[in-house]
Amino acid sequence: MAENSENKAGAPKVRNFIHEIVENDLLEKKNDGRVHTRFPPEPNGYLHIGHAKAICLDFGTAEKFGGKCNLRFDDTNPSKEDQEYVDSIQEDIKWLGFDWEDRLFYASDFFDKLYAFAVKLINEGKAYVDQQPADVISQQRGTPTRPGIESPYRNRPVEESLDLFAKMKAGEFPNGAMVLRAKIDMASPNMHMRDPLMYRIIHAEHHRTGNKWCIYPMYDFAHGQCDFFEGITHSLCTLEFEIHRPLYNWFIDQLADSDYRPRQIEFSRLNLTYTMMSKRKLLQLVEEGLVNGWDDPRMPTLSGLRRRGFTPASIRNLVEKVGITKTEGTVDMAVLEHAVREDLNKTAQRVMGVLNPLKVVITNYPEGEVEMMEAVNNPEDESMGKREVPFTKEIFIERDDFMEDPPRKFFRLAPGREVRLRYAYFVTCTDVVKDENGEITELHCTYDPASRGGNSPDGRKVKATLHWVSATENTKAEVRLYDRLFNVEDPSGDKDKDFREHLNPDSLQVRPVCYIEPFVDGAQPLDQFQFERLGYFIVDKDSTKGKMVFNRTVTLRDNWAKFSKK
RNA sequence: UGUCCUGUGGUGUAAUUGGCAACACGUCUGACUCUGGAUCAGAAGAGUCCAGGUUCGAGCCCUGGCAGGACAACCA
Repeated sequence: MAENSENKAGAPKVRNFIHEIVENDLLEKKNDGRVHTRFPPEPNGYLHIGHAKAICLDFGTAEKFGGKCNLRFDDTNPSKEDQEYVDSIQEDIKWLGFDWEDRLFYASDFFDKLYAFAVKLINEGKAYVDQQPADVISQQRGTPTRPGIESPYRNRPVEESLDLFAKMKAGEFPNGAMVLRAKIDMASPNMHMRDPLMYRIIHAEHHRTGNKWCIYPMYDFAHGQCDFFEGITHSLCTLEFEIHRPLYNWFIDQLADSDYRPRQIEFSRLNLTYTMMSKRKLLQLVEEGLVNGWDDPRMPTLSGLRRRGFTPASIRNLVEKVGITKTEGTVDMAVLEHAVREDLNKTAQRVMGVLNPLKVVITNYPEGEVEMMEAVNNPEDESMGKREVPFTKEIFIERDDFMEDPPRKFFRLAPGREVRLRYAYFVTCTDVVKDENGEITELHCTYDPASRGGNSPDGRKVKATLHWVSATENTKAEVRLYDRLFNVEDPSGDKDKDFREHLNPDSLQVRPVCYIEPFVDGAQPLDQFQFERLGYFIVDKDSTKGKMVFNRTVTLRDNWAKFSKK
């Protein structure tokens, strides 16, 4: 949480340059003191964490100034959009914790109005139907440093454009035969002002309007006007639309009959290390089976992050921490990881689980005995209470917690060494049992009955506390360990290397047989736990009655791992 | 040889009307601890892209450079 808290009740803590602009607009009494924003996704893919930044900003800004925020689907291209995406987007926004109430819109709600506006522009001689092929129009557009040239149809009579536009709408032409263009300035230094396309012909069924239309407005012709129709006061968007702003303003100037104008303000998108936010590339990963769907826990999609165990609070905190600016940068994944740990540390039920089991026989412990040991559910939150963990003669410990020939600074179990089994007993390793290959198959230990609960009455100290699970009283589970999807910080930063070449082959590691204490029996998908000393884990939807599946969200901070790597 | 935007520790941000650069993550110490977690204490690390100028004083103002990004889809 940031320090610069505000005086106003309920206001978000940190201000940014956009909030300053909004504040000034309010001071100047613009738009009758209204603040109205919108989040305008295209339903052509799943939302990712970059969108979360926009969502938090859009809804957050409205909330901060007592305004409203709409959800509007920019569904102007039926060939790429789908109801599946409309549904997932709504689910993800709600999950993040935001609510558009009754203000759900679609660009397609405004198709009639946009058509009427287009006709008006034709009538005023500000738009015309061009019938040149796409490549010719493209060539005539020039380059950023060279002006374009005018289409031979640019000055055709208004009536002719009107007639052709009506015929386009009536379906008399095939895809690509004609387009409607705004008549602005082919020599403009801004490419977007060189008679941009307003409408194109697409004979395709639209997920909402069905077959009513076969001409669809371009995003640039629809977006700004939709903001206008919805009464949006502040249109927040990412940097790449900065150069479109003059065009949006041009259209609105032709449309507006008062002082009201949506004000577009651009900010930089969120980038994270070791992943990428390109919808196109994410779609490619999904379609080529390089990940297991949009909600693969390695994906930066909100559905993937959710399945991985990242909480809404952690994502909102990340967005809060990185701030809103116009500078492009890349946020270290470690910031997100820190944010989840911070959240989960306070809320996650603790439990013991062994992912890489090594059997330990406690030779002086009675055969067949089951003792229930009392364990704390969350040391950060006493109200979460306590539970009992079954202890038996044979248990599993983590293979990494034993070394036959330990280096300095390795505090865990070793031959002859005594350690604590968490919430149970002190045990001392007496024997190392190996198979014919020299692999350690089990350990023999003795326990000190006086140390029950985890402390010795003689005040004897041990250097390490190990987690453990009874070899007989446990729940078997599959655990999926995840690592970064890519092994370079910027997988799409390489000009001459495809981003897929940077995929981390070890990003998913499946441990089919792990042992978890019985407490987790009956846990449902999305239930979260801390496996003590290992990390945070979440129940996956692949779990069945017979077999639980856990995903590792993140490891705990691990100083030993850091040290031993050196 | 255009237009627009951006340039502050490793990373992301902050710095009221110009006043000796702050916070978070990360890194490194140490304390404490029945999680090598958490917590607590502390450290290192930038003189603000460069060069001039205005000023008692500039990250903030002016001038000129340099660097990076965006824009040439009938995508959004």
